[in-house]
Amino acid sequence: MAIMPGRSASSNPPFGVTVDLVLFTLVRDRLCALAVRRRAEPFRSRWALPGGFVQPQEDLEQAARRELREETGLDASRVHLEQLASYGNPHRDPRQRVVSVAYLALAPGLPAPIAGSDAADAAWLEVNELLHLRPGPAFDHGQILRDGLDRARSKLEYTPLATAFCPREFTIAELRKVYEVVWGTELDPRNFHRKVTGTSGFVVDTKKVRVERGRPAQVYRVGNLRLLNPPMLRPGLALTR
Amino acid sequence: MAIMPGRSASSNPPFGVTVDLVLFTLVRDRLCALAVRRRAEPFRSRWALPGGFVQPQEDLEQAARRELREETGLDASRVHLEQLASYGNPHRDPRQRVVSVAYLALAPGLPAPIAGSDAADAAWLEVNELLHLRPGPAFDHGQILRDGLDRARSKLEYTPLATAFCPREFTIAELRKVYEVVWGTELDPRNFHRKVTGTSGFVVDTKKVRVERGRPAQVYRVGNLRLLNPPMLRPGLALTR
DNA sequence: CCAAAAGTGTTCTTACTACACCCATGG
DNA sequence: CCATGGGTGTAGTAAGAACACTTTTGG
Repeated sequence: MAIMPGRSASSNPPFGVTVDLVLFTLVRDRLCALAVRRRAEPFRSRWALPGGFVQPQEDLEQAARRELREETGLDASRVHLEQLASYGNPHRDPRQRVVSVAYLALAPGLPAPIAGSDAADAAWLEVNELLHLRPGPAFDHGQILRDGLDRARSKLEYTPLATAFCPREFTIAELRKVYEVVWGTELDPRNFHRKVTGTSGFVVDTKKVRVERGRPAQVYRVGNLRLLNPPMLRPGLALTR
Repeated sequence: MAIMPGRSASSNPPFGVTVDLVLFTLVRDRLCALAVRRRAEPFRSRWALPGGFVQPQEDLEQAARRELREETGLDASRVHLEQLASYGNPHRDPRQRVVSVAYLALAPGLPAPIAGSDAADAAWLEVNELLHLRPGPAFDHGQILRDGLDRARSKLEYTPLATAFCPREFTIAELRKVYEVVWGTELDPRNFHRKVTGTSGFVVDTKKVRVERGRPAQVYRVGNLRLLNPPMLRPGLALTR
């Protein structure tokens, strides 16, 4: 940050700074995002991403975790949280100049829907519905949601992030379902199984089995691997050649 | 952004918002970043990234482009610019609460070093030197620089971003040098050549040749491909298996 | 001629795809 | 017994690694 001589930092225009959350989870095999219905103008009664102002002594990530707690009552420790991007169009909020730092959060399917929210009308909405709503989401939240979706989709390729959608113990088929739902593709169960179990550190066998229909499935926990190399390949992505 | 009833947006604490630039270029086959020497407290006489406050009517990217022009006099059109991340630790600037939105910028090797800077003492410093300076860069600019380096390194893998370091026309060997310098590795010239020319849309042949030492080299321009698939593989990255 | 850099051919190996096949349970 | 999903084997293929070899210039 270059400070120009004779121009003090405090002479510069004040901005509001907020955090917004793109919080994804799987509800009955659908990719859903947490949305809150606005009770005030502007964009009254439209859906928006949960979020709020950063407090004076708060780090950005702290603010995101606080909003997460406030809006969901979730134990934040089981939630993956990473910074997504910042949005600062001068007219994105018609009231005042606001820069929003968006965070991407991923949580396992919740048993209860939502608790303790201070924005009463909150719901898990299917991402595709939320993106195609007319009228669309408040502010630039449609764009933020799209960016979050893109980020999540691509990080499934080269990190074990899909496990963030799973409970602490899961089967390979559950993990595969995450990939299929987030990517919107079908994957070969046999090759997927081989790829996941053959990538050492991706998942670790708990020695337990789970019986539902058909042959009982091995139960796994997430391993300590941080980067998938070689990555999971997303089918039908003919962006090149 | 959830607006809480009875709590107006304007009652929230004002933040300063800045943009900081991680501007990379190659100078004599070294990866260098633009740094400015601070003339004021805090961190007086320490190196910092170029940047400054976002103006009231400015978009974040506009602000980054303006800073780029002001600090380098560069024609911004030949410069790749993308948002990197935001930094908002409450104590990162001891004077006031400042959130900085960092941008990653990549430019071809400049003929002249720098022009028109309003922060007089600016220089291209080798990235590794800048990262290992004692005392280190001002504010959290060491971290921002590292994050920019990581981003640049990984984007070389799956995008044609390396061409942003090259002049409009370049040879395959020049492009390879970019990869080698940014990644800090050596690449097999023969396999690299095959990979680049065999990925349709990565580069396009200008039908010109350039003679230096040895056999004349074909001259290329950047193609219209946006994503490298399959990606360039960075050697020696045994993070897995 | 030689040095140097550009570019091609070929072999080996890795890892993905597709799909046949077997396994272990409930009904 | 069958249906259902879990899991293994294997052949074919795409693409990277390594490196021998050829090409085209300057000195």
